[in-house]
Amino acid sequence: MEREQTDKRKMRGESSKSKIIEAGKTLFLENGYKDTTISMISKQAKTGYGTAYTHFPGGKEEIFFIIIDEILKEFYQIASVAYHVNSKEDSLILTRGNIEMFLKLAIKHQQALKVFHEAIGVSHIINEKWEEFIEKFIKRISINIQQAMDKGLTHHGDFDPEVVAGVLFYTGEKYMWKIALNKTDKDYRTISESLAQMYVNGLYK
Amino acid sequence: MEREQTDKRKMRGESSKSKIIEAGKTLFLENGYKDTTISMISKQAKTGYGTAYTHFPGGKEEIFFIIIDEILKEFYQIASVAYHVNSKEDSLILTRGNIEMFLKLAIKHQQALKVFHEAIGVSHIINEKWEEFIEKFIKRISINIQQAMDKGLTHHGDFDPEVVAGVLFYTGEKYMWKIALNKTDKDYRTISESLAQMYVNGLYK
DNA sequence: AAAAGAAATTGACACTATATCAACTTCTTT
DNA sequence: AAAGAAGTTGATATAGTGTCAATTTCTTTT
Repeated sequence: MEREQTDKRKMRGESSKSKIIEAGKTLFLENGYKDTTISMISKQAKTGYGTAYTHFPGGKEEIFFIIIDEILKEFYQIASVAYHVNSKEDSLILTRGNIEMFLKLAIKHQQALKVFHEAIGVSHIINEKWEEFIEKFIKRISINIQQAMDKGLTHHGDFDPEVVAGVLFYTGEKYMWKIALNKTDKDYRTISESLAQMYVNGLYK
Repeated sequence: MEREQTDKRKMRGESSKSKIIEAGKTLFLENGYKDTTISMISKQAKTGYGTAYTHFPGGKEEIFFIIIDEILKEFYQIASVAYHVNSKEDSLILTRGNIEMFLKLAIKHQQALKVFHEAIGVSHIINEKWEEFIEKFIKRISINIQQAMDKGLTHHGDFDPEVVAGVLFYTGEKYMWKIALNKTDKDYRTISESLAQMYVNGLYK
């Protein structure tokens, strides 16, 4: 029969599921990735140990995956805005603005990113998720580079658009992690300014 | 008494130690970091399980640390060569050359770097070792940037030398890992050329 | 050269975490 | 109300780490 809304078993299942996710959110932020165990999550969620595995067969990885996904969506929005560049000056303003947005998000989600960083090192699946994310960004930047090249705005020479995009993204990424891990005391504006200038002067003539 | 050369106990100890390191070298390369266990190493080295811990109290981390240290020494040599830059053209040649050396080493030690990358994600101590390595490089590059700025060779604007150095190093680092992990099919020359041009055009006027 | 002591080896053990599963409870359908 | 499906549960198998008391091997002391 079709009574999706009122099937008590399904509802109980959903309830357990979200209790586990909520417990995960709390505990991962508190203790990091490695030091949070299924046993701790189950306890905090007040569900049995095995319940975590029936809802999340991938165990810890899968639970964390779902939690971090929410945060990554915010970052994706930066990459999803299309824009066109008509001059070097345009590019400087846009590039600097994008880096600033990116680093501001890093500050906002510092704690979560710290745990994410740990998880990337440990879990293959989480690592892949981040790689996909990077690829999307690199592709996005590469398009703009190609446009600038087509318009004759760039230096002459043998530029590989992906490597050029890498200069911007990978440096920005590294500073994102530095912010998350509290490994820099530089202001996000200092970083954005220097990086944007290097990128724009590097590419545009 | 002072007979360091002929103390049989010490010699036996040294022998065990190097048998364990040798076994580690083989097994880490074969199976990666996580999937190599102390138990496997001890077996291959034909020593008892506990022996590994008497010689390397830090366990797997310490064993791997010693193994990777040898390889890192080769990389350090690139950073240890001092040079002075007098023009943009100079800089392009030197920068490109250094990136090429760096990436060639990555190709040479591809397999070991792959395992190293895994270990960095898992082990705090190994990670710190890599961070120290990075810092040394960044400092080295920053000195040259400062020199170029003092000589009035660079663009005007608010450059943070460390961020500028980061543009060069972090992008290079990322491609080093890509090579190690077989995640790029770009030629090392393509990468060096594009990155060197971006860096030099970005910084020098 | 025998006894005492120091160095190195060893595998059993305690510990911790993961993933699985058979028994169980709760709810739905026949 | 019987059958069956969905979800829960903790005991269990498994696998790795790090520790330690017992043991062997070699050196120093008496």
